[in-house]
Amino acid sequence: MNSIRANPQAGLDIHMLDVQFIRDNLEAVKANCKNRNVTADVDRVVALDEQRRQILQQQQVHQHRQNEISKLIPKEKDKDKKQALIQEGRDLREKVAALENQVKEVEAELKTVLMTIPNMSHPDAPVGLTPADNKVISKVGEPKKFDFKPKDHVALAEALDIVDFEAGSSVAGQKFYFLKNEAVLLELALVQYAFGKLLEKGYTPIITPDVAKVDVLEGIGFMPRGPETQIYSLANTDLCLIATAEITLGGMHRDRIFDELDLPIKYVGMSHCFRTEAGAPGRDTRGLYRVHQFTKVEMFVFCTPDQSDGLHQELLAIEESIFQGLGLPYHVIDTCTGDLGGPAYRKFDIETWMPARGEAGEYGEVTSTSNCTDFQSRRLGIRFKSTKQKGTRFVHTLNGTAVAVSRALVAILENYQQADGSVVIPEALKRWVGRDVISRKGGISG
RNA sequence: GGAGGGGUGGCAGAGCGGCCGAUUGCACCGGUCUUGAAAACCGGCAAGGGUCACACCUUCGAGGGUUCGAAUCCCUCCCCCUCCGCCA
Repeated sequence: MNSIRANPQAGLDIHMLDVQFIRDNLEAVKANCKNRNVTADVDRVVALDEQRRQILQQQQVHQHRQNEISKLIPKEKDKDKKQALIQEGRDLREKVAALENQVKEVEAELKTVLMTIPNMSHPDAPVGLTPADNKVISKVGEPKKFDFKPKDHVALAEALDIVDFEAGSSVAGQKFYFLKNEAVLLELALVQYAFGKLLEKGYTPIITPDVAKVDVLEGIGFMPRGPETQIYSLANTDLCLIATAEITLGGMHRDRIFDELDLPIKYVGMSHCFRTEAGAPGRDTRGLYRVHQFTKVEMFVFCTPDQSDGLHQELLAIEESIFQGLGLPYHVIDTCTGDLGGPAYRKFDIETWMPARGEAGEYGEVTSTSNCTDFQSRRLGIRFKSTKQKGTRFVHTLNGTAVAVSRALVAILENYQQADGSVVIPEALKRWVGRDVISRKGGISG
């Protein structure tokens, strides 16, 4: 078909969900949009694709003739005939150019519509439209009973002088903060702890850039240009601050063709994460739970289609082992279709108990792991080649939080607090923090 | 920041207006030979679209231009390398 455009290298590829797949599974795609609470004009995709193919076909006919002519010309001895051929070639050039413009227009619209269509959903993902339909699939540990009224992490942190929210908002604005004293050590400890766990599992450690180009963001499934974007853009560049290392880790191998034998490729990467939190006004306004910047250790996997379900379970198991190691009670949620977000085929969240959240404690999200199947790889042009099969196929990508530091801090401070306002350091982190307890008098040098 | 040199198939590396989607080497796959292996020899081997299969179309960093025709010429941008300067 195509000219120029469907080449993944060109960065213009229009596959979000595979158009062919949409054509072949029209009803399923529509049903999926409904389940996901997404309004998308799926029929329009088919219509536009039809148009596009037609134009392309016409264009091909002309191109074919063009190629013929340019081969004939050097052989043609007769002057008049030669002139005639050259003239025909000129005409064809214009026709092809005109058709190409049409294709561009159609494809631009197609891409816009395609962008709104979410990934398909795992057959076992609970169907439902709101977070209320999320399903708790396992629960580990019991919420701790306190014989005093537990304070929230903000009160604890301020009294212990380990987080400075006021300075944060003064320097950078609301929802920014300074970590101080033991909170700094805790962040470093959490990072060390997470990397340690993942290294044991054979993941390759990475520290990624904290910025990425717009088309990488879009490839991963973020929409930096949207009105409700979560993404900070850097003025006068095509760069954005990343919202997660998923973006940079996923983008790391764009336009790459792997050998099947090299898969799966497993990374554990650290980055800072920046989120505007647009569309979440008034929610979780206090403290570290919802902030504009935090540090996160993220897992990311490239694999073959038949590996992805298994690896999704692996990522979840690792996340669980991390939070078990921290001694925090949690449950696991199988996210319902309506709450999946665009790229995910299935998503599990870990929510740990946060004793001071809500009225009398609530579970709060601390990790999230998604199987994005080929949704991201298709946009980023990440394929693999197998010796058994001709051609290439798109890899599957998965991501999962190892530790999102700010939220882990919330959980640790609130769960490990004592009646006197001091906080015990989780056993697993003591070797890096270098002390057992954070107490009010415990200055950093103490 | 200054001065040069480059970006071609998995890698290396030719080509510098039509005979080039691309010489060749390595790697890889299949075969012959061998008890087996190595070597040697023969054959295959970029991707995407399209087709039952062919045909056919597109792609030589990206975008634009010149031309009947561009990997090859012109413009813009990106990336990489070398030398000098500066710096955590």
